[in-house]
Amino acid sequence: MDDRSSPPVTLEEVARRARVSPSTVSRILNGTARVSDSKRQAVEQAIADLQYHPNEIARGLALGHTMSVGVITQDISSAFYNETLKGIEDSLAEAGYSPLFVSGHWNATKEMERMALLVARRVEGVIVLTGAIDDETLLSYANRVPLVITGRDLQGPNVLSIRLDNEQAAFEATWHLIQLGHTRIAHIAGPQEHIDARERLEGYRRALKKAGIPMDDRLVAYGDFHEGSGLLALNQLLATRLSFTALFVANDQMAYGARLALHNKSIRVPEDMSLIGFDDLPGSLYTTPPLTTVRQPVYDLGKVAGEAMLRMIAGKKVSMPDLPLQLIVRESTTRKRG
Amino acid sequence: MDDRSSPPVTLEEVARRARVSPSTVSRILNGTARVSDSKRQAVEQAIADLQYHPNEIARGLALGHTMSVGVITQDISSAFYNETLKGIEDSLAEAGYSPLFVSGHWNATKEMERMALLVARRVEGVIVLTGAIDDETLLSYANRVPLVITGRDLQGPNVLSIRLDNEQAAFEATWHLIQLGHTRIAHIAGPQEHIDARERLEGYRRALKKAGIPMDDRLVAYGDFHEGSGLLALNQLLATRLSFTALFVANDQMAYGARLALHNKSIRVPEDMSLIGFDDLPGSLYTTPPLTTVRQPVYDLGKVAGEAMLRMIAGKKVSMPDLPLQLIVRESTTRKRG
DNA sequence: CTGTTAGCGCGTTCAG
DNA sequence: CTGAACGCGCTAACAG
Repeated sequence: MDDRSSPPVTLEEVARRARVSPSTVSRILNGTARVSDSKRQAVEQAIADLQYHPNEIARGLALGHTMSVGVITQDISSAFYNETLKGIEDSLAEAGYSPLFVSGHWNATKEMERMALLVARRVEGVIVLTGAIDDETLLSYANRVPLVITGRDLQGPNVLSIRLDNEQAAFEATWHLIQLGHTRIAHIAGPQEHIDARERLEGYRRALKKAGIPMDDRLVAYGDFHEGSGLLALNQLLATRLSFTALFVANDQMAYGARLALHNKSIRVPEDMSLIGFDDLPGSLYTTPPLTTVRQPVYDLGKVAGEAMLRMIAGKKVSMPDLPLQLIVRESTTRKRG
Repeated sequence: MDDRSSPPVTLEEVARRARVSPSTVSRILNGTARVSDSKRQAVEQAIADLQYHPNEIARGLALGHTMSVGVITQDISSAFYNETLKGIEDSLAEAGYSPLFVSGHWNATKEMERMALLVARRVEGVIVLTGAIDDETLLSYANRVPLVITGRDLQGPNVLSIRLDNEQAAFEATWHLIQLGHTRIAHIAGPQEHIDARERLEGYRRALKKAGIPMDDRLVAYGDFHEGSGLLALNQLLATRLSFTALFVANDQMAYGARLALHNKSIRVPEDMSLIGFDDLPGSLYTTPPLTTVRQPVYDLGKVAGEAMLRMIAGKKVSMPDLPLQLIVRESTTRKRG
């Protein structure tokens, strides 16, 4: 008795058992044509007896499609994009499509390999979540498969870029602090090679300008979007000995780090320091205190990306959807004291 | 000029362009046999000209394999399993395999559908991350494909269960609190239909028993492993008006909720209350204060699951690996005060 | 060394 | 209605 799994049942075996031709089995499976009740019964019986499951791969080969779309994410374990992956999975599932997730690990070379793998597996489209590949290469891939890409503005045939208005949202976040009476507002910015990070810094600048608050570059520190860098950046800010009563951080993860640094220095949030993040990660509702932040429509982003991809595959027109960012005011921000 | 992507180049087209037979192209692609340099050059030139990428799907059909393994996760956006997914991806990638991730959404019916989809796509094995499907059904699937399953103890041919010793780790966590001098220790348990949750409660009980501390059922509240339920559970515990100075929570997410509830009641951590979680999610290093918790080897779990699957596919023997849980002492626990 | 033939599992003509 | 024959893209066995 062998432990290994038995070889899959084929359509032909079903046909033999039901004493009909393979075509008849196929027709019943796909409802392609009318079949007499007697044969149908025999076939259904055989399918049940044999526990037959059609081979979707072979089916796809014959039909010329794979019912799958590739998704390049930088890190499948990223807290930020997980909800997006779910949105993609959900929208694709409705049309019988499956996502093929691969991680680029923030590495252009690796990302190219992954892209090649996806193309080799004949995915019908590729969704790129903030890739590291350069625009030109990406554009050339668009000749082979339709592309939906987030986090950058890429124009071209067979390509749809989905962007969110980070600048405006950062403006609103900063403006919120200003309206609470804060005038000394620091910023922990993200890595500047990242367009989102640049735009958030820009929104911060615009809000200060509109309020007539002079921009002080010493109140801007830089991080890499991870918690540790937020902690470090806050310590740098504190080391300048400049006073500030509010802090806008370019993403929630760095805000967590900054919040811990404040805690270590016994600076209270929000009493001594108002803190605002960006992203609204699931955990931000349960930080102490709950974090005021900008909600990114991460799930919808995935949903929309998946739906757009489906339309592109079907050869339909697609247009850039409007995905609003939203300021979520919780308890880490408060009116300036004294 | 059409916007759509052009149809993929086939091996046959390459052969025609290089004026050789398809087999020769195939041989060059796979290094199956020696080919004269002249033909090789011609073929390589044709491949470059046409930008040919072999169709892995068709290749798999001919070869009888798909180079893919299915992974059933309950929620692809779960903070807990993401690192595991990464571990699976990494180990599989080394052998040229790709994971096909699907979400079961904690729903047995949906999970069965997903399993069927994976089988239809002819994955060569399935890794089930804490599934909702019943044991019997799972065992029957093992006849078709090798299974690696976590979070439950299932014996059978073609099946490997990977379990972690939750009971022992929970014992150690509780014991740590006892050694710090705490005697009134509450517990927020997870959903009891979940074997991990039951084992953690059991470990808590054993530690109390060993220390000669009488078990008080009123000091045990129950949650659903999510943040909100942790917050609620803590409020319930407080409502009993029983005093306790330490709290062991069955997972980090509920610990976050409990921590917020404590903050809302101005109960300080760790001065007034020692808090310990379970899982060591990435965020636990940056809570205020950083959370003492039990580290689950989530990445290694995925790595090990992937490697075991590869061995099963190759028909080799596999054995249950030893994956230790580890208590990580940070700042949310401290010695009991006067 | 290399071309021809057959076949992977299934869908789809095309005749009956 | 239904079966035979052919093709999807590629590899393998078989002759040269």
